[in-house]
Amino acid sequence: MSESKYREWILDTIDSLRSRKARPDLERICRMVRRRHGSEPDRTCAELEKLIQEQTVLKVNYKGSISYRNAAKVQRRSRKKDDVSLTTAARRSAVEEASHSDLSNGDSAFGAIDQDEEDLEADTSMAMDTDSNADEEGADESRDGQDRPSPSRTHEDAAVHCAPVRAASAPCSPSGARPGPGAGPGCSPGSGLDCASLQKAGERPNSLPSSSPRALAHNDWAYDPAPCPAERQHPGMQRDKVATKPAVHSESTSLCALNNVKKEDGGKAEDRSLSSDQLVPDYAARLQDETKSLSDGRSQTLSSPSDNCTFKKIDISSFTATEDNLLNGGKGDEVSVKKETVSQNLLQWTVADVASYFSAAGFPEQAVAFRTQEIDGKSLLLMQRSDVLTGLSIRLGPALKIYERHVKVLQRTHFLEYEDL
DNA sequence: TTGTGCGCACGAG
DNA sequence: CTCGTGCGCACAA
Repeated sequence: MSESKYREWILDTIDSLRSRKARPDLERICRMVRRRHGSEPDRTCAELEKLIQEQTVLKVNYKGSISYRNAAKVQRRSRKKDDVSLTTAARRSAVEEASHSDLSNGDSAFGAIDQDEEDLEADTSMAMDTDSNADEEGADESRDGQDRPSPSRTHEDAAVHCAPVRAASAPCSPSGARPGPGAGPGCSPGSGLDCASLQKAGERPNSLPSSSPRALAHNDWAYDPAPCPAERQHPGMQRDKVATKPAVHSESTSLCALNNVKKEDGGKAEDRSLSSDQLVPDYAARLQDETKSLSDGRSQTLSSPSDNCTFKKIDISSFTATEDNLLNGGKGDEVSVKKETVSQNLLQWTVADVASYFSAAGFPEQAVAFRTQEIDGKSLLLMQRSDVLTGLSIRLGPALKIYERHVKVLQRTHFLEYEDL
């Protein structure tokens, strides 16, 4: 309930700020929500993060600062969809492209990709964008920011995420300025978010040259992908994870590492793809990366021991599978491979998981509808064609795609699994 | 003080 | 050129 309410509030706020020609940054959003609805900034931030995960809200790095966009309204002229389309974008094309492109267009937003120049400015900010994690951290910031609204807070997002990093890899010189304000008090240690950042922080230094702005970007990337989603996904895990996270670290880290490595190695090729997609939801991004990198034994690799990790990985694998199908025109086989994981997880999927899934699959707007209708994994299994086409009040086109490519496939794989069992 | 309106410059396409 | 964005300023409550 509250979630949908917050979604509304936040989206309204973003729209309002935009119409007012004010930058929809964390600080302003939190403030306005508080003013209008009396919601605490912390909560607002938390909700905002969720929305970002769902891609209902897009976090963008624009002109060196972080902005938030109403994904449903972002429909700019698609930039280089073509390029993107090659990768994942293709499928999302219809609905998401807009959003993605937006982000990417956002200009610097995903600069991370473009790193070349943006890095300078972006380093901090960039990082923010890219990393969905940033969002989480952003939350941290937000908290801070909320507590003490400072003009520079905006940057802090970046800072937030950087904060830890900086500690380790100090260098964020360009951003350095920003960090100062945000860094100190900003991060409220102890919060779940922090954990994420901490992990990242720890990881980054090792894998990347901390000094270069790029490093930051990479790091960000690194993290977002694996850790965040998993964490977020877990029901109720968000802040409680603290304890859990540690365990996860190892694996998530590994995943991150993989991503990083590839990115670095793959270098430009991937960057490009990413760039176009940067906006893409974390998942999507990861998926791509993973798809590429793990193309061989995704599920296997993914399905590893640690609980959290397993969960996360599974999700990813399932996503990947879906994506593959879409991209390739649907290869039943691949799906079958992942069936197990999918089916198992499906029952455990929360409303947020479902929404995240569809967001990642290229249907951010429709994901909102799933969330609104409180469709969790079990509900998803019970959905019929008519439910998807008419019960969610979503447009027919996307609805058909969602049902045929996702709902149906998930149900089929799930039930097939059960038959086997 | 805080919220709002908007002219204007910027950058992308 | 158009369009999205948001800074910076003036104004209102």
